Amino acid sequence: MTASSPTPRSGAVTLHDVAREAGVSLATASRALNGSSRKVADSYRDRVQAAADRLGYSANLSAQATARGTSATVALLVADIADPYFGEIAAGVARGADEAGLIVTIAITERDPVREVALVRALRGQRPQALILAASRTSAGDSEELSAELAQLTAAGGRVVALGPGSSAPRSVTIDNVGAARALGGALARQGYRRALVLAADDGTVTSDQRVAGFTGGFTAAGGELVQVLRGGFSRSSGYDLMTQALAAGVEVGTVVFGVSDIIAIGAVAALRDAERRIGDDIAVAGFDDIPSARDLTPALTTVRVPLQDVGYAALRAATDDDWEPSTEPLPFEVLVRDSTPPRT
Amino acid sequence: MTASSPTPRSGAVTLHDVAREAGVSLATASRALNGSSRKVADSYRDRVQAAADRLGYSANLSAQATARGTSATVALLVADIADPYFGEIAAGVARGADEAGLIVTIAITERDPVREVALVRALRGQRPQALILAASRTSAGDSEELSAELAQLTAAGGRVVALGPGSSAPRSVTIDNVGAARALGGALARQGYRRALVLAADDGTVTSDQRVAGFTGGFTAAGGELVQVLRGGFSRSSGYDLMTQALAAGVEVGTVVFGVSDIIAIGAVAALRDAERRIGDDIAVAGFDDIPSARDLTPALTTVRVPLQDVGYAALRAATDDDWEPSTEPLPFEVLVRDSTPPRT
DNA sequence: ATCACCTCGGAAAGCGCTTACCCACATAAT
DNA sequence: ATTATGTGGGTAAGCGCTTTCCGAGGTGAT
Repeated sequence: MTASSPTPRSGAVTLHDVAREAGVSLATASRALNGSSRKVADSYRDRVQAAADRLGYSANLSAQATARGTSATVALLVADIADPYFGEIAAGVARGADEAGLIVTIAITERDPVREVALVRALRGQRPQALILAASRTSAGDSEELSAELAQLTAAGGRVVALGPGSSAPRSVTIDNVGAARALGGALARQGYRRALVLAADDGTVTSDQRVAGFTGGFTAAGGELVQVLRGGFSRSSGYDLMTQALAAGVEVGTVVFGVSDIIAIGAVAALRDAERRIGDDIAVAGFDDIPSARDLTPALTTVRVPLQDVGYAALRAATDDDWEPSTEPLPFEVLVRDSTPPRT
Repeated sequence: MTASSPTPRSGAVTLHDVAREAGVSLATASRALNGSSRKVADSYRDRVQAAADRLGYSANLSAQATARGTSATVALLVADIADPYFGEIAAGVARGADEAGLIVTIAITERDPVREVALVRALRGQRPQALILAASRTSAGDSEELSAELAQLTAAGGRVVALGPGSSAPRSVTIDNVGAARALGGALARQGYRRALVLAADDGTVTSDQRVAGFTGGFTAAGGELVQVLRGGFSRSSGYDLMTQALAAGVEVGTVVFGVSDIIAIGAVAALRDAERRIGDDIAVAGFDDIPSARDLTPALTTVRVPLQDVGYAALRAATDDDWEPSTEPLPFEVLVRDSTPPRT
């Protein structure tokens, strides 16, 4: 064994160090450690590997990326990572990335389109293999700037995959908001509800709009009537405020309140509770997404389960699989009628 | 205006392109665009900036990193990003990173020490400015391998900050688990509870152990008695199972169940509900963390609020501030006595 | 006029890697 | 024996940036 200090000098261990330690050239060390099409004789390979282990070498990814011109990285853009909706998606993306040996970098838009553009621009600097846009965007289509950034990203060899339809992204995995909401609407009408109040996000937010549209379709087709659509944001507080506001204006007993996302519905439940209205037989509430806490509410929240983690996973696959097909049938959803919308006789 | 196609050719726009477009040298372009100590005459600077805008230039961060030898990146290691506990922390980290102009890369350990080491090793390749370890680890101290990886990371100029004490990390931001749990224990005893059942995570999990210890101290000091400590994991299902198991063995009316985290407590609540025990006056339940859904439970969950986002933010600051001081007083906590633990007379 | 001194653009040497390309050597075919 | 054909290590030319160093030109002091 060569006598060389295994203790790293200040600074990281470089491939050069490993090569010297192993007594081979840089090229050989590179080929031995970081996959290459060229073969390296076993004796050499082992020697290099041993040297690397001894030194605790870990390839400098940045250098690798510059040299290779591509960067084992995917970027994920979400509105708010503390929101369970995005948390679940992120988990799915992370799992997929892990399997694919990719590193994921995350940025949060706070639902601000300006920030979004800035972030894409910043992330673009990473020359990521793919950019996954999960930040729910407005339907205004993508802004001029966003499109430009995305185009550049693509030009640099990155893929853009959008969660949800629309956008100029060639690849996208979509949650069947319309269909799922329609199914929910139908189910509720069949439970005997005739009047619905919808708590939505801002007009123009695709996800929200789709859910409103689907719900309306399903509910009215089955004989229900939409009383009103109130708009706010995708937050608990918005749900709370909107519901409070509605209560002030008067809400008939037997109405079902549909919160366009569970978080909103939960806010509504809180407002109802504070107003001392009983949830269920007095005023019913339903949500969308089936975030974990939905079932722990009392009464348990009726909602529609979307396999959020799978959505994230699918997005990653869409981003990395070379022969990806858009026609993959939409992810399955499941209407979960729970106690917050008891059958109405 | 020079006549040059603003349309990017295939491949990303490089600094070289910008320099040519602006008619200046590479050096000048670099100095003008990406902060440098050297000054560039306004006329030049503007010309370069204009060219960059025209071309949609975005610096290749990998190349910058190799050239500069340091990488505007922080790595975050969490156990599970879908868990609201980590979600909140991640949000805080992301906010801080954003302010500091850093990009955050995230990896999830799934609470597997082996994965953890592998991930640190992989992330190390990024030569991150800092690594934030939020994955709750066992008290066995860090494993041999982990320490080695962390040492390498440090040698490469990165900082390691650990959430929670222990570990060889020189910097750490700690949640006052012991103090907070003690306060909760005291508060519950003062509510009139005399018998407590604790639902914890595995023995050896620092966070869990600290909370158990603190709670025990506070509760017994105020006259309560610990009936039993059941161990499982940090999950809802574990809380559910443990509680079910305890019920099977018999739980006295008037006992308070302390779930070492809200998630566990929520699982316990579900189990109690399924067993048709009333929560509160029959069996009381308390948790820890104050995750958002805690207050939406019925009855609302007694817990102790830890400013998780701030913890994440603080971790990032600890990671980036050059003159960081460990003695910063621990983050404030707040005991929230809610309806799941009504006063007992 | 002369000179010391400062300012600021450009040339070129890296940063840590990858990857043509070259070539010594071994083996197989004639 | 001679020549075609691999095999596999090494040399060196990049990858897209930063930064040191040089030198041309400008300024103020003498």
